[in-house]
Amino acid sequence: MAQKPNIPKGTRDFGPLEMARRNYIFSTIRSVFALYGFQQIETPSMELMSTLMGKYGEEGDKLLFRILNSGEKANEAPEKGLRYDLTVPFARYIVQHREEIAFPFRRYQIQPVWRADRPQKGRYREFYQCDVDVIGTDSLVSELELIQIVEEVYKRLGIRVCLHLNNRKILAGIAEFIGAPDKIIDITTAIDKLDKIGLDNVNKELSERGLSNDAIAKLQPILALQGSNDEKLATIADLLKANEIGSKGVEETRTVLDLAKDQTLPIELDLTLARGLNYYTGTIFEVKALDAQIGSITGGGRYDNLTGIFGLPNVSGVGISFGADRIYDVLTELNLYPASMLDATQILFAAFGDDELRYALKWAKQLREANIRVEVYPEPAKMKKQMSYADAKAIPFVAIVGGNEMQSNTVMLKNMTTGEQTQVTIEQLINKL
RNA sequence: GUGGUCAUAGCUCAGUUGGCAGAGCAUCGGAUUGUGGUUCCGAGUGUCGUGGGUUCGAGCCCCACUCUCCACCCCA
Repeated sequence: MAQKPNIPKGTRDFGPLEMARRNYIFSTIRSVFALYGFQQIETPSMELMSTLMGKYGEEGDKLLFRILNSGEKANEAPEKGLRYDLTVPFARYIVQHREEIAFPFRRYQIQPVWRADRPQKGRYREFYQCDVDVIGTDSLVSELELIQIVEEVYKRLGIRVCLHLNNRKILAGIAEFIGAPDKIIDITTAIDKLDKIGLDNVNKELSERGLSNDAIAKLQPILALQGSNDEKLATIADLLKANEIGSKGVEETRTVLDLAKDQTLPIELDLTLARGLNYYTGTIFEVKALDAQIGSITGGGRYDNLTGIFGLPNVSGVGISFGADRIYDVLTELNLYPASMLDATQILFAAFGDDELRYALKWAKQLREANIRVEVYPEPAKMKKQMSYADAKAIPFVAIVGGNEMQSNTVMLKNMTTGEQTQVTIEQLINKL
């Protein structure tokens, strides 16, 4: 008895329609990346555990897929694991290949990543990221370019988005300001939930995480910040003016906003934006679709010392990652796919007999040389069956070949939309298509 | 990792207090031997997620596992 086929939890098959749509997303993103001079690389699906561990925080380590060698037991520390994102393997790549790279290095990378998370909507165990990073410069022009890329990609895809911007140095400054510099991770993950769970619950969580009432009280004016980006920035600048790192963050953010002032993309300074990944040190951003509720569809930030752990200190980088699978879900939900995406067959040859089939194959060859997408029905089946096939695949034209057509060196061209048909020569056919 | 939820034909789903396994769509054949999408007629389809238990009898009740979806956690 055949076993019932299935695939592992949190993974998916992609059929022809899904692949056409996914390729549309990938090629849109790829072509924008190329406009800014980014070049593609790939890295292996698996990395050494020593490369992966400790880079994503405690939670991240738990979500790593481990690869066991044969005979290895699950409780032993495995040598290899599947990559969790593309940024850490990229940092490893940089350090390993530093002699071959001209800095600042601009690379993009479109590959799947794996997380042993519990799946739910918009959340998979295998999904694609489209990462674009500049490494080897601390110029905030790189931030601007990434913002421009975000704007252009979503303009081309037709998705309305808002970019949320913050800076880890501001968050660090806030932590120092309220007298709890060592609690920065606790503070950021708690305030990140502000719009989700509300102010009271955030304060409660901060308290549970060990912040003093005094510290929580000092945080309130920051949580309550309202107004335009400039107003928020002015307020936070004033609060943190005596704080060195906070003021640096404010200054960086001011510069980024100023550089980006001509962009049409809505940019919102969001001091509650934290982002979990521990390696960010400066600008952080996250992009949300305005017309769909699926969480963030793009995110990233600046990391000053990611390569340091691999032995190459003082190399600053900044990058973002487009979540292709979530973009797919947004495009599907909003029905934003262009009609011409499929590279569908333009014409099907339907033959009545074996001689007609050979005749059709000759015609098909010539049409393909004229760059027309052609299918020949591979057997002289009943006309009804051949027509049904064309219909099911939404092929717009059928060329019917019978004895009469062969004698006159023509085919009967049927327009499947209007139903009209005319007898045409090959020149006429090529012109029509 | 915690809590909940779901699983029946290729797909979407009905299925009575526990008593022969159902519908629509899709597929296939025919009405129509040179014409699809519309119409009419006919046909096939199931380890009822998997394994155990209760019962004379289980799609239905009980237990375990797997998968789906959802909320946490976290994240693209």
